[in-house]
Amino acid sequence: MPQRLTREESQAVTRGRLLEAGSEVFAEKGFYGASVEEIAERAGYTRGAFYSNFADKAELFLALIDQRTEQSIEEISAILRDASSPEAALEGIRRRDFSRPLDRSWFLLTTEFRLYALRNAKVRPKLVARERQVRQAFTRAATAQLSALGAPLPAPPEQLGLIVQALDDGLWMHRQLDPGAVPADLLVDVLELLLRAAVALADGG
Amino acid sequence: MPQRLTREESQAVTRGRLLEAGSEVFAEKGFYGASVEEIAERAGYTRGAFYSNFADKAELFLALIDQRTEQSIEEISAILRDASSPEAALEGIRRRDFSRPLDRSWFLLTTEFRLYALRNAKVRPKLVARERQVRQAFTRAATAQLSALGAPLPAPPEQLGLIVQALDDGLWMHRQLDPGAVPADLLVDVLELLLRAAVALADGG
DNA sequence: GTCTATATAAAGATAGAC
DNA sequence: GTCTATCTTTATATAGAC
Repeated sequence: MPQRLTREESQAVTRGRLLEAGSEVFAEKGFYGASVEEIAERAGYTRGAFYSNFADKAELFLALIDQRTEQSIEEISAILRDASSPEAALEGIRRRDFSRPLDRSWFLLTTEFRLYALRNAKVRPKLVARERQVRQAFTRAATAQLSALGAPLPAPPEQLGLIVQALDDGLWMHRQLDPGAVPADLLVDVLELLLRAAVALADGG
Repeated sequence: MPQRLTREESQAVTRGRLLEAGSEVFAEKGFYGASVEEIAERAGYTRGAFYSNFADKAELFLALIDQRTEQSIEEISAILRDASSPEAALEGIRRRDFSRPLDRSWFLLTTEFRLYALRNAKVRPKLVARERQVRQAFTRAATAQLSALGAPLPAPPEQLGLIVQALDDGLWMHRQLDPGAVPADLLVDVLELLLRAAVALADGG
């Protein structure tokens, strides 16, 4: 038997449901196309409940951005933290990529966030800060792998992270548009190839 | 002295201006955020003129997608046809996709198209066909470069093109979000590095 | 072919009941 | 804290004047 919820807990549930519904509707319709009413309805409430939890539509959208990016960073960090070897880290990324491409609405939502940020000067710095954190996570992963293999860095560290990030995002998008053209774990294959190449470069030069 | 326009020509001008204005407003506000009134106004007309040229907002958007995809497929084909060397082909593609003068709004519109296509089954094949053309161009350039260097292909040819395309798109996006983090010619640097790596791999393995 | 005027609908947001 | 009722604004789309 579940214990009776306090008012705070009850509101947290409402807030969570609204966030979940918001991520769905934003993914389907985009920021402008999504209406507060549809979000509230899908969460099982009315607009009144929505406005007692969020100042407006943009605030819920921003809350989703935070949630979503924190999650990404945490995933990458966890993979790095738990991996006992470079191979294990790559394997962790491979698993992550396998589970992710199925999530079409996740991609739509992410892309929608980015467009929104590009169009809103107040929001952009927040998203950029998050993207940089993700980039740093990739940078740490790349440099750790290279040094574990005893290979020198073939480029400035931040650029290595950026390259992995860009490749990850680009492959993700093309996989959404044309699934047959993009094997789910192509990113990991490329990363493995790059690592081998870095070693070969170091030996050769 | 320009000759007097026929009614058809005059309407074609109106239509052209509406399309141009539409591409701007869609880039700025997205599909849902763009209003028919703003598009018409920016073109120098009223909503009345809009509705005598297009059935509704979606029709203008679809016309824009048709226009742009046809145009860009033709451009890519021309680059492939005219390029005197693989290097020239790659350079042509890179210039075209990465260094547009109206980089920002072109990126926004492109992304808006992609989102729209992902949400609309009828439009998607058109865009996918265009993406495949670009990919093919990258593939040809990559394989030609590698064979010119006497290096074996480190992956299936289509995957090489896809990797370049994804990297290009990913860097393009991150450059929009965080210009200072992405040197303008990073893509070329990376491709050069990859080529050297492929040679090193061939020698080493 | 384009404009002005207007009908109709939908969305954002607030106030007050419970 | 959530719902119902309501105000206000904004958008789509049409009809008729010129």
